[in-house]
Amino acid sequence: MTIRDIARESGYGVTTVSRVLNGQPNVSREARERIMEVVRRTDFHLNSNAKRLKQQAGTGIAVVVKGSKNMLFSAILERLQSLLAETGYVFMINYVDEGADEVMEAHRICGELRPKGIMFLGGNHENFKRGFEGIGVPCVLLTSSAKELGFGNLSSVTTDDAFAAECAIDHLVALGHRNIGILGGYVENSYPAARRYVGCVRAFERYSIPADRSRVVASKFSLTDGYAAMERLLDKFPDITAVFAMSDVTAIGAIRAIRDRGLRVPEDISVVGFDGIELGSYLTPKLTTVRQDGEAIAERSVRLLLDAIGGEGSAAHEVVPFIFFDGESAMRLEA
Amino acid sequence: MTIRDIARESGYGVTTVSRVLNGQPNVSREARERIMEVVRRTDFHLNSNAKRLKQQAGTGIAVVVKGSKNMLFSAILERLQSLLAETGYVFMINYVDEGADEVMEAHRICGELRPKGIMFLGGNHENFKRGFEGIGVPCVLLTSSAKELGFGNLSSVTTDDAFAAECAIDHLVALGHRNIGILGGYVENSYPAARRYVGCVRAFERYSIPADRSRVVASKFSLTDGYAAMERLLDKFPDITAVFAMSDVTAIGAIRAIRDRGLRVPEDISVVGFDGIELGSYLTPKLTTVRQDGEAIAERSVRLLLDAIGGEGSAAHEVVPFIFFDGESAMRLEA
DNA sequence: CAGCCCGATGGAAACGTTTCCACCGCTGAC
DNA sequence: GTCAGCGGTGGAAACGTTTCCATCGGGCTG
Repeated sequence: MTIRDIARESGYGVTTVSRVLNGQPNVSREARERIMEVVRRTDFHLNSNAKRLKQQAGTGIAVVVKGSKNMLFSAILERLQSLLAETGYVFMINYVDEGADEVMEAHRICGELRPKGIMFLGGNHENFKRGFEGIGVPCVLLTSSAKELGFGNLSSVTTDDAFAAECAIDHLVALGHRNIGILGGYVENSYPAARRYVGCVRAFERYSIPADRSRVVASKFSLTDGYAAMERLLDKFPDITAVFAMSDVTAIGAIRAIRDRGLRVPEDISVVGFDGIELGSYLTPKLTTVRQDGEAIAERSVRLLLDAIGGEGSAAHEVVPFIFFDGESAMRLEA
Repeated sequence: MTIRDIARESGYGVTTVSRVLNGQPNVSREARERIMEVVRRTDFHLNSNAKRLKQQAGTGIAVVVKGSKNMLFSAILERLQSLLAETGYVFMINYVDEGADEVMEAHRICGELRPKGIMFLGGNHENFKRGFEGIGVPCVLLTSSAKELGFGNLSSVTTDDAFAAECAIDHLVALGHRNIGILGGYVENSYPAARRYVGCVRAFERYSIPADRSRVVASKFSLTDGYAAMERLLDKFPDITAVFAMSDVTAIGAIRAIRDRGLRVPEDISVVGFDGIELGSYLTPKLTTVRQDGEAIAERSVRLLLDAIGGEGSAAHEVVPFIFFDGESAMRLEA
């Protein structure tokens, strides 16, 4: 079954059939109806390989995901998929290992799959700094800021991480805490983590709390790493009364570690997370956190990428709002 | 840059270049080397669209996911992606809405993307029963049993749900509970839920506990639905002392609902979940659950699908082992 | 009425592979 | 000495679209 069969069957030429099937103008109503009738009757579908070959491009958008355990990422991915499906793109997810170079991987994907655009969800600072040379397709970064990277031709969408982190610290200080540990991402390698740390420092300065870098323990955004990082933090600083974890899963891991030492949350140690995953409010105590708007991040990044693919608009960095969620995992410090 | 350019540049014909690039035999070592040199120098890649067009098939595997909130699904998907990437397939995820018909969707995907095979993760009983007629590509079901569906040409991989559920009930009864509620999936529409219910009934019979169908409350596998279902269950049966939730997220939602009524877990009500997500052991109390082996499910289903694509082996149904995880969310009933 | 534009249509040339078939030396068997 | 067989090679025809260009009426405008 090819477009030629449909043409013969319907008594029109292939050109007209192609136009009908692609919803293009300059086709009479009669032609449209007669052709569609045949198409339906034979359950015909355009061969997308031929289509893509001719059009010199995949109809796909590749998404390169690094660090997928994150529940925020699941929400973003799901929204991305439905948005792209609506616009007719094929959505291809590629998870890369924590150790791998996601930009190299993107190059490989480009050669092989010829996507029309690439989205990066998560990823590493250093890898981004190298690598975008000659990638040839529009890219958008979903958690790193292209502006900071200094690439003019890259778009990006992030939460206002610094401000959001500042709010988290504000909250803890307002509750009387001054002895605050931080469970970070790899601040050296990860833009979101770096930005969040900037916000922490900004808050500390306002309250004249010394920003002690050794109170930041690096941790991947996972349950196990959150647990391990919290243990290290407690070993080094048994006197802390509060912790800011740079992701909710880290926070959940940390809470387990705190409890496994016989301490209570929030009575002995207050915890604030980051991300605002749905699960947070099902925990006991409900997780105090800063909610990132995954849906908005997905929506804006799709718009940016589609614009870039269409050649409209230049590279842009967009910042989506966040919401502070006041749960029960942080409480006023007893006098 | 096309294969013809490489041919001209290297002094060989396109046929030979094609053979080299596809690792086929009957090429002299000299030709191979000279051609590869040119390929590397020009950073040439075969155009996969042309390749697919000619070969009449996509190199892709489509995965149709229904009910993605599930953390078990994330683990399975990630493993699937890495396994398929290793074997050179393109991995395409399609999330479908809870209300949609996933088999119809699969038909659409087939027409459009021409995948070499399709995997169904989650999905609905009724939709499966209709629909597989004429789909034309090998399919494997990751949570439903093809045997029960009665399709000879369909493969599937599941946990031994009935036995696993039986273990969960056994555990509760062993702790002294006889007044047990069940937070199910839609037992009428979902094979896993139906099988798990079968296991429950089997256990009840062994202990001469009447299997009261009204003690099963239907619920999607999500936090919010688990919460709502638990509320309904408590409204109807304030006297229950234990609950078996057919997924961990349901269980987590249920625990929240129990606590919001001022009751305690496990002192007032014991809870057993199902799935064994990593998160479970980070909760307080640690979730008692039955762990499904997502990695094994992914691995076996990939093998089944690849065999089917390769024409080897006939349709099969595989059952992977499970592990009962004894947490703290279920306790002995006080006399 | 001439000239034009416009909507509707079709023919045929691409797009970049794979693959069928043919060709060419050469070796070894008869 | 002929001929089959084989490793190495290339030409050219597909694969099923899209799209450029041409054609053809017919309704305007002037």
